Amino acid sequence: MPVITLPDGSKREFANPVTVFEVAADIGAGLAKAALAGKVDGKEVDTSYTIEQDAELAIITARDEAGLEVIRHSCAHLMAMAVQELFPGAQVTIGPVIEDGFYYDFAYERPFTPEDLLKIEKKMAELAKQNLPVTRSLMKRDEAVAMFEEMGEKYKVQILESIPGDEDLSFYSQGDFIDLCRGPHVPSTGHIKAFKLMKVAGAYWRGDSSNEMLQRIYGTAWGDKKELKAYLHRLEEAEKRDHRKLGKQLDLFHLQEEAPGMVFWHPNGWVLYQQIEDYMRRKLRRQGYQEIKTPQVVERTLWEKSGHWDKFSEEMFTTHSESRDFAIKPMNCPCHVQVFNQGLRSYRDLPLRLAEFGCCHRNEPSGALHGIMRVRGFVQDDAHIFCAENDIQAEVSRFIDFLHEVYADFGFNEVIYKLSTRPEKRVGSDEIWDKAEKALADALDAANLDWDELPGEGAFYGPKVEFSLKDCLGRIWQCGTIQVDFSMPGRLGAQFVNEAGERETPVMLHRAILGSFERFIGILIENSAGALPSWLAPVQAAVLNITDKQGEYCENLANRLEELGFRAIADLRNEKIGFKIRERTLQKVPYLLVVGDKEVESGTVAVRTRSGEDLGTLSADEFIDLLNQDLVRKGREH
RNA sequence: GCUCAUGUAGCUCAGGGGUAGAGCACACCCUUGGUAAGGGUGAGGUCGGCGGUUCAAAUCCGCCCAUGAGCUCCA
Repeated sequence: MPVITLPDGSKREFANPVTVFEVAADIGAGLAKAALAGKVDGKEVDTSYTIEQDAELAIITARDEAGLEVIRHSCAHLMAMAVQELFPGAQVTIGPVIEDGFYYDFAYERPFTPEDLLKIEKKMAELAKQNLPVTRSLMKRDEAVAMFEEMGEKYKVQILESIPGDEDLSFYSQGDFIDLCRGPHVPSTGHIKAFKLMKVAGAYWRGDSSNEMLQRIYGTAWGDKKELKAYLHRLEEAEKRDHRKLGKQLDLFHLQEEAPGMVFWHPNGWVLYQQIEDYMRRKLRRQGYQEIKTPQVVERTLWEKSGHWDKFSEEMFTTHSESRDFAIKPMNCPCHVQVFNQGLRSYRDLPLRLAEFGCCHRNEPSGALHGIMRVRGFVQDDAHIFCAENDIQAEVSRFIDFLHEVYADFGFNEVIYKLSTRPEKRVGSDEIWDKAEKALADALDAANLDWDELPGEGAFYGPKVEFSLKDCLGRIWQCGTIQVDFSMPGRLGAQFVNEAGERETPVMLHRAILGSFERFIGILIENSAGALPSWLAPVQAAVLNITDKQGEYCENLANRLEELGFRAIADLRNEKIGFKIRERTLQKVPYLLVVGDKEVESGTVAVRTRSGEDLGTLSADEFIDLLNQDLVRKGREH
């Protein structure tokens, strides 16, 4: 006599064991139709699952996140079925749900083409229309291995063999298609109504680049056509914000074949870059950092001492002169240690914070490059803090506050924190790792932050915290980091004299807030859709005359603004005002100052924003106040 | 680095074995116009590079380079 408790607390009693579907039908015909799966005492099951005893039950439909996952997972199976019908000999491997969709990896004699994708999609629609029932069954492992072996599914056999334990495995089948799967799945293929195959790409078997490459097909699936449409629309919107596109449109930078992964900054982009650098420079100084500059090209021997040559020589650009080998620096830290090493340091000098806007080059694999987000030549807001072990926590706390202040100025309020702890291969004693990991964790806790631990993800030389930003489209970008380093100061002979008069090796903290300028600027562009806040905008105000008569007035005004330190231009071209407004709006100039005879006469400007808002007629001083308020606010909301 | 796709004028893109196209931008002329494109004329390209097939290649084939998507990687 199971008593079923529903999420609203209501109870239903049944005379006999019932399936999830039957309960749904008992509640209502509509729900029965919409039911995709159920959650029985917290466990997700198929609608065909039989409930024998009292239980809590939630019916899962396409409105639930869990329901969408079921649809996506079933859609992956549907795709695999379609592929095997269309391309005999294609072997199935894995097909998980991912954000907004799913993929399935196949092994096939040739790569799938975009035309194949269309065919597969059509076939999927047919199979969905047939509304094939999806059924679950259990099999012993040996039995399953034998079955897949007979089917020639070598990869499935490998997957089966790698599953530990000897309990029975569950399988789902629809028509002639069967796949190993935990489930749950939709009751029948007809529940898969809104999907689209997105792209094909190669993917290594088991994610290992030494394995063969499989064909991965990505798809998206939703509860209904409307949601699918909305998703595709979101993608289009994101595309409009692409920093590569906006970089070109706003004339900020370009890249070209002869310098892959290295940015040519144009005047507009360089203004933006310089604003950020100036801002960081002032902030760093206020935070007790001293700025330095170290060489771009350094002899190989130093990289050997630091340990980088061993691990990263492949990714370093090298050069040669008078029988000596050099490398273009891939990072600043070894050079910073050289600065630290000049003269005998006292504990009184610590913590010593050395900052550099150091330009580094790394020969990243060609496939890793992406616009200005992932490049080969980049500049970091890099700094190294030399301190005693006992200072770690205080320095990290101080850094976290600093970082929050900077992110808020750029308009980012959501930060994600991850602490990476000791990897298997590492240097330093366990005691010292304990201490450092605790220092980082305590600093995060002291700031009252929610953070995740990534066990084993730390660098070989020490643990680290990574700070990622969430942008307005919900995308996550890793920017800041602080890493404890027990290795390099010792390797490069850094020492200080402690209070007892003995020589001691300092700990080094590597840290950055923005990460690379290139990447950070890319993020800023995408987050703002190119409408950079006034303090960063390449041009803050454009003064537009209506006819030649106001030319001189406009020029004087633009000059005055420039003299006050604003970035203003006068647009005196022989064009209609509508044309100039359109053009400057597209260039995302924050303020357009329109000047006709009326304004000249009254010594004012008509102010229009790039969003089309009319701020009315202001005197020059009033406008200057307005702009100043904007600049003080930076990227903050208020 | 691996898989697939792409590369045509400054930009966005069409075309495609037989003398290279559009819109915007650019130059010149007309127009002095009050809040998102005024009009006319003109200039502009060895179709990413190198080879091959062909009477003939931007077009077909091969290699290379770059870009894009994904995989792997990211000190």
